Amino acid sequence: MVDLKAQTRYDPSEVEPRIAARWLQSGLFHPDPEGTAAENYSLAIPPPNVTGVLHMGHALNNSIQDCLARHHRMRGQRVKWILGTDHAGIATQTQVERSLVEQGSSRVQIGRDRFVERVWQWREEYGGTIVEQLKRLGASCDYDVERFTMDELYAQAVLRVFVALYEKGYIYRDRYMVNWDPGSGSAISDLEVEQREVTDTLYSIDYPLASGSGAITVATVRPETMLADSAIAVNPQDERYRRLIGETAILPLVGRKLRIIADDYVRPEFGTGALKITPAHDSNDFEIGRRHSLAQPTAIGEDGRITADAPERFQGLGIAEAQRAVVSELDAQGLLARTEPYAHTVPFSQRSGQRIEPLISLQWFMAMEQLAAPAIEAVTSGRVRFHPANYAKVYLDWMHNIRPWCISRQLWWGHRLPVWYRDLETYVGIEPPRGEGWERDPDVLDTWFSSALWPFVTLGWPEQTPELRAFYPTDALVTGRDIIFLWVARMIMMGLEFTGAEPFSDVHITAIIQAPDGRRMSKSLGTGVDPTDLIDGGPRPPVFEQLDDSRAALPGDSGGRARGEGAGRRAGEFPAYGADAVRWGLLAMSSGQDVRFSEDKVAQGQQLTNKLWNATRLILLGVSDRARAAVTPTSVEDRWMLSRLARARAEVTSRIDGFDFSHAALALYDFVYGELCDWYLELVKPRLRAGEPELEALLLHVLTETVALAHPIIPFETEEIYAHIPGTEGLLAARVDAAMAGSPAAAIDGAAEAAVQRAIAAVQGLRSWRDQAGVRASATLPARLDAIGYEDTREHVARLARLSLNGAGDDEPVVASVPVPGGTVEIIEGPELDLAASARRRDEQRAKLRSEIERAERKLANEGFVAKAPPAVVGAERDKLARLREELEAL
RNA sequence: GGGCGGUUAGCUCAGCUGGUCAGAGCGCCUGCCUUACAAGCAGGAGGUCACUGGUUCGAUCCCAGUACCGCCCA
Repeated sequence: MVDLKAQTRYDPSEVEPRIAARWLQSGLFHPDPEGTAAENYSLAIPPPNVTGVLHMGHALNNSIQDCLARHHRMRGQRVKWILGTDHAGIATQTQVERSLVEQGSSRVQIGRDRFVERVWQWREEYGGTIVEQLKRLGASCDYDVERFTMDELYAQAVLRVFVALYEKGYIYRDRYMVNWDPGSGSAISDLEVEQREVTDTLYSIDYPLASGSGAITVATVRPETMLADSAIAVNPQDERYRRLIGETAILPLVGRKLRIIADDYVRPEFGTGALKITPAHDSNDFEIGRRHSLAQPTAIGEDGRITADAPERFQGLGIAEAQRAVVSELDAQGLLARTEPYAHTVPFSQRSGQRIEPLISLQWFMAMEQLAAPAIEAVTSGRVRFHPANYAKVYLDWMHNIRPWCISRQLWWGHRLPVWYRDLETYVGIEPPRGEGWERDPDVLDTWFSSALWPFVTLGWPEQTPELRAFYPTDALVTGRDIIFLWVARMIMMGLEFTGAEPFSDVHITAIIQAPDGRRMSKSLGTGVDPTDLIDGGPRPPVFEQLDDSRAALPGDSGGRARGEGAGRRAGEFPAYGADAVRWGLLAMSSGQDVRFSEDKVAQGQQLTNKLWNATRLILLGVSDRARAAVTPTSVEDRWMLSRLARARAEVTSRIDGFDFSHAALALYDFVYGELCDWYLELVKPRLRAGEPELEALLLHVLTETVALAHPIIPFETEEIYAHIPGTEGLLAARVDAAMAGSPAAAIDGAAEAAVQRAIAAVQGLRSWRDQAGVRASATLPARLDAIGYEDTREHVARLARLSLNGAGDDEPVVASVPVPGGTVEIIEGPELDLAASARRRDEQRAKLRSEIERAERKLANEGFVAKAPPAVVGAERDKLARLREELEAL
């Protein structure tokens, strides 16, 4: 254990590994599967990518989940935090492919079986990283049971779900427009596509009319797709083209006849008002094509090259080459009416970053509407609640407009479809089909398909395991808003379909931690911060050096002061803040829905841990070894402290229960700093030195309760402190505190709170006055306390404001009068007083009081106010006026 | 095009069922090495609460509009 006496600063690097080891050895995080899910508390971690590393989003998200887990554990609930990782199909496959290419090999070269082997090896090598990082963060997951979405049992469950949905008719195969990602060589779902604005060239092309009487001009940014045109569409209301509807045009370069059709989709103001329709290569055209039963000739294949459907001279060309060839031929034939730059949004793959190629492709889809209905009801009925609540609307909007989900991926890493083909037959089943000649579908399932089953498959479903009974449904799901559709919605649908229960009752959507530029942290832009670099110390990305103007500014011309850089901060390096500071900082900064990363908040967390450490030193080094008395408050400040502690506990508890973690963190800080350390410990110092047994017992009680309260937020340090407190045993993390759940009302002592609050205000007023009056900080001034309400706090005020209240008779001359609540303090003499400054301050205070009095008078003179405002408000205003007048009088 | 969120001190952010709510941390200024903590303590300066209207006895808070900023869905 740490030597409290020698260690004047809290050193997380020494404490955290030791404490983490104790927790892991204790078995505390691995609950027995007993009791019911209703009694127990469980969370399923959003499974991070198996080969990923911890980023800031994970750090925040897991700090929150751990706060919840520890909070509920300390309330006596059996807590299970389900741990595991996701196989992350595209991401992992891409990573492994890249390493193969670096070694001069490739996926295709080694073949599917060996490639999948390589991925498993890769997972062996790197899969443990993120779990180890979670331990560093203090996350109290059940490390004894780590799941993986490609585990054998998990894979069986996935197949079972696929087959069940197929047999229900929800899963089907279809030729449909999909988002083809040339980068990963696979179809991807709508949700993995993002729209980006780009500037393309808009080509206006003349399509000659079959009648020979002129041409119709269409506008397109993708002239190469004209090779697959099957119609021209105009708006039926468009006077310019009305007479042409039903006519025929000739497709240049190809010679095919195109019908001119009418469709409301066409916007007359766009381009020329006439649209070429290419059903196979544009999703809107695909819909129009279906409406008008158009043919779907293709021009671009899945390899990104011109297909055999196109004229021979174009076949095999890449898209860009094809575009150049088409444009130059059109130009040569005089059919290119004009070109102009055109800014518009086009789809890109979030996976590979490449531009999406819309293609008609034979894929597996899942119909979602029937699954969505009960999932919608789960939220509208309030059985599943979102925090913050407005995300329910986001969820519901998407669910109401839900579309079929393309679930097949042309990858090798993932759950292979349990589908076999033989000629025109299709077999779907968990077991391979009997008989000869069956060929298994090479595709795998979208990763999110298996993730959607996470909350129950990790507990053993479809078997009715004890774990499933004890921990399913889970309680809360904590994730980012970018995952609401990808995961949250699908988990609710799948959970309801296969278990009949919502997989969780509360969904907490966390803030997104941004870089200083207000955008998401990005590794490639160098704006990402590695949480472990904050914990252990590490490189600070340059963008965080100029975190704000204040830090960048030089520390003024007050030379010789080694401040300005921020204490302990070296340029280019994060100091080792420790996991507790990072956790506190992340929670504290995560108020809104977007928040810029603030190193200052982490530093504030560090301050808190250091403060708490030193408060511990003061108390533990000050108490004697004698037997403890009962916890009995013997003074007004004791009663005040117990009352404030009860309030703090109620506040922090209700904030955590309300998923308001930033306020929980701040409330903890305010209590430890603003009440325990700034005032209570200062107030009792003389008594501590005197060695009062009752005080010692009370201090130990307050310290114990404080670390218990703080533990869900800063678990490492509080666990360490707990071990030092005489009379405690076992782990703080395992401590069950009935008072945590209790009502604070009984412990509130209004009288003590008022008395101490008054004393604090008096001390602050006196200190302020002293400073203004130029009184030396160390000087003790003879004074007379001429005020009511200080019966129990007179000595405290005197000591903390450095006054000597004894020995001053009523007849001695007063050199200054300082207002305090309930009266004044008369300063008898002060050789070094700057009376002018003192008087100036008094004048300022008078002026301020007068203006406040005036405001209150004006308010009370307002008939509307007196007549319409609630009596309590009017009464309060009257009291305030009276008090202000008294204060002015005292001056 | 539809929707959501934001605009409060130099910086990052709280506060908003309307009435001591104008706050915190950092930064800045001043003074203190006061035997828990100088990564500290004490004191202080600093804000037309984006703008314009409206509702109200009373608006940072509610409503409408405007201007920027960010995100989501088409």
